[in-house]
Amino acid sequence: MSLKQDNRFQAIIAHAKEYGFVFPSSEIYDGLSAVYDYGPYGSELKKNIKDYWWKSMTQMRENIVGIDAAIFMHPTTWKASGHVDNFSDPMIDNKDSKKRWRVDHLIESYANTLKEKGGEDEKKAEQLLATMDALLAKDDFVGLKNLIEDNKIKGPISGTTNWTDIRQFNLMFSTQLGSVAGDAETIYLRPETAQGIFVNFLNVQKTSRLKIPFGIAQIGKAFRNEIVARQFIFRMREFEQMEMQFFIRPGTQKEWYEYWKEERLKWHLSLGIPKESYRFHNHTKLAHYADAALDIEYDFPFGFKEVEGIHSRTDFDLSNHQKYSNKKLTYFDNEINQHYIPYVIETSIGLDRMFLLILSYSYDEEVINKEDGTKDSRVVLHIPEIIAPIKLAVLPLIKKDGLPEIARKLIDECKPYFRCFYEEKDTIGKRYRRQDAIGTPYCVTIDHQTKEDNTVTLRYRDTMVQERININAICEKLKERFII
RNA sequence: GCGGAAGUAGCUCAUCUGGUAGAGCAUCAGCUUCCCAAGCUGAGGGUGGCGGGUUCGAGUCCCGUCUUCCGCUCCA
Repeated sequence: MSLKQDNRFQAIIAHAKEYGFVFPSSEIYDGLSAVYDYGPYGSELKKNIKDYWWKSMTQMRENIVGIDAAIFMHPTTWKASGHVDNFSDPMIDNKDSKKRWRVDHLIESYANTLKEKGGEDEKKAEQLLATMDALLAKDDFVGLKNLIEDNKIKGPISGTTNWTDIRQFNLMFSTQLGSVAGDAETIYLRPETAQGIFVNFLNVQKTSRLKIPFGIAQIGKAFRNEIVARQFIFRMREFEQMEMQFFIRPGTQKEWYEYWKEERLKWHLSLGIPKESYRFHNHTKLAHYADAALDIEYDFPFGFKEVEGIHSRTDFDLSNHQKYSNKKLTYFDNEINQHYIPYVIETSIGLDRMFLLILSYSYDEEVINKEDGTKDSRVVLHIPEIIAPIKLAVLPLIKKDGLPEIARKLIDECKPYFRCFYEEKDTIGKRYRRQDAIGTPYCVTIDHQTKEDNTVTLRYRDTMVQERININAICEKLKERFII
């Protein structure tokens, strides 16, 4: 990361706090690590991003419907999804290299080196793995550590056997359901929203009378106990996902995967963000549920990073839920006269990451050449106007002579359609700058001439160009532009 | 989680080797009546991240802790 990019990221974080977009959570108590709150303009922007996504995925498509599932789910859900088995791994740290390893990976790689030697060592390796599996099944961490020490397994980096104790890291947050301590059942805060869709698959399909291919969309919070959560709102422990699971006939997953890959990129580009800022990253190492997966990456100030994932999830989730629940989760396809468990293509975008993407894209420190030859500067957020927190600021040039009254009247006319802002304090230039800093795309200034001929100045955020137009045309002209 | 750095007003920072905390900007009120920040007057705002220790006395020295940033690690 270059110094310049680093500074830019710091500036964006500071700007987000100063102008009421994002605050550290519980800040008066020193904050809570990797948890953030959205302020007045932030919550407005976040809501607009949600609406923009929701409309494009549901309202604009006949075959996708939405749901809003609970964060708490039956504990067996997470056994079926693979989260319990795959994401609660015992880990061990090498004190010299300061590197952390998954215990099973460490022992397996040692066993592999033994196997390559052949002969006696090959047998020893198999025995080692068998012992390891037995210990893992019992969660016997002391036994596992002894196993590592007895075999003198070395850290691949340091080459030493100076190990910490083995500790369990679980990605899922747990809590107790039921107020009576003894009867309480451990349940988890969902680590992804997808499972709420899968367990409701038949409910939704039947009540909405949907035919494959169809999709179910959902926006909601998910929780992951990341070992290291950092980079502002990019990786948080509590975050919000916008995802859609698209149910298809088995065997058609390749074409639908390609379809959604392109559709989702189009959505990003529709906000006016340049194509060069995006790239696809194909996964070579696939997750336990996927047969193909890619990330849509954005060029953040700290490099290209994932903002959205497209995953071909096969029938992994529905099959497993069928297995664990003993409920049939098949679909009858009239066209081919067959029952089957549908395959799934998932599109999953991090709402908070999208928010950060918009800030990163929008934030700009401009130098302006003034008419008198001197230089000036401004900080401006070029937020795509359709998702801007405030759409229009109405500013009386001075706060008397009846100008405020005219301004209020214009706001009353516009506010049913889009968010407006009124301000009469400070010089007009200063007020323009404040609106630039929160990304307001349009400002209208009421002056004395307004009283004579009903015209006002309409000022554009990005170009700073001003034009004189009739006050009665403002609302009509703008409201069309802000329909999400 | 490990290592490094930092934490003083909303923001940016100052306070020489320990001696009762200061500026600019911002905010608010008033004046000015202005079409692209930085005009005038006044006001509010800090138990120096938090806790403990050393000292007659700690923002300043020591320990702990929390948070943030950087590097490593993790990221279905």
